[in-house]
Amino acid sequence: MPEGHTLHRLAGALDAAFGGHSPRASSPQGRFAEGAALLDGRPLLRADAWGKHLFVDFAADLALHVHLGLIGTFDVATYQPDAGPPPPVGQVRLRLATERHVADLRAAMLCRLALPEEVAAVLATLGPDPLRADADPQRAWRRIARSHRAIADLLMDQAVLAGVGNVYRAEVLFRHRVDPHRPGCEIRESTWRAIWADLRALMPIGVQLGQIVTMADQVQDALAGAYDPLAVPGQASGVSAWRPNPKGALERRYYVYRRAGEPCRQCGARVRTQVVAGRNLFWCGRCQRRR
DNA sequence: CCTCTATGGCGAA
DNA sequence: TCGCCCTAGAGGC
Repeated sequence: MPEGHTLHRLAGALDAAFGGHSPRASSPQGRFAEGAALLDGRPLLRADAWGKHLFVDFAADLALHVHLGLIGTFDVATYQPDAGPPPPVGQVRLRLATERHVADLRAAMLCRLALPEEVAAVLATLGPDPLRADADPQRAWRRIARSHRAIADLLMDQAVLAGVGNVYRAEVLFRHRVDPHRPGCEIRESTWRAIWADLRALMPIGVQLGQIVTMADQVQDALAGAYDPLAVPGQASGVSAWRPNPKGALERRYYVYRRAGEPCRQCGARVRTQVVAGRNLFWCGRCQRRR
């Protein structure tokens, strides 16, 4: 779930549900009891995402800093006030709740309170985020162009580019026919510009639909509005919009990601895989050469 | 029911 | 390099 699109979608959800309110905060699991006590009843100003980091700004310069890691979840739900809030399920480290909405954080890699200077220190470590309007792709390009590291490594490095993870990395390299092992210094600037523009187009679709979409036909359908992000059965409209699409509503289909050994959809060659820095890389050795 | 894997990244060893 | 966070979905039996 959690590449940059998940965090931006989550920020929008938290904003819609709690922005301008003063939610109760608690730690049913207990591990964040102290932090929850400090947030309890405090006005929540806004939620925002930078790459894979989530920041929820509360009154008096206190921010909640969350990083979901690989298995973390932060569910936001609407409930009927007369029914009462749903009981926490599993290891809920933090619960935010109003009379209408409840958000449960589980299994996050990081959950802490941060002062403005601490937030700034985190942001200073991040490269440009394609999901942020003011992002400067040249900052990433300067690092890529002078690096001998493989482009597949560089795209995953949050200090180079913030928000891209293992799926977008593999898929965007395939979409541009770039050999993932090619050193950054051998990537043409025009290729980088095309990759950046592509991420700028693809990632907002992920935010809107709560699902990574990279295949041309699905991208086209998504841009045409064929998939309604509000069409979630059993959920009220409005702030429920961030919830993932129901299973099967949008087929999960990729060019190369997790398709090791299967035929390339473009040329039929076997999709290859290799563990690089502890992560599984996928690519087509025939389609993705040179460049 | 069970086991396995994962869209991340930190800190200990 | 490994454990961890301890979720969530897929697949086997």
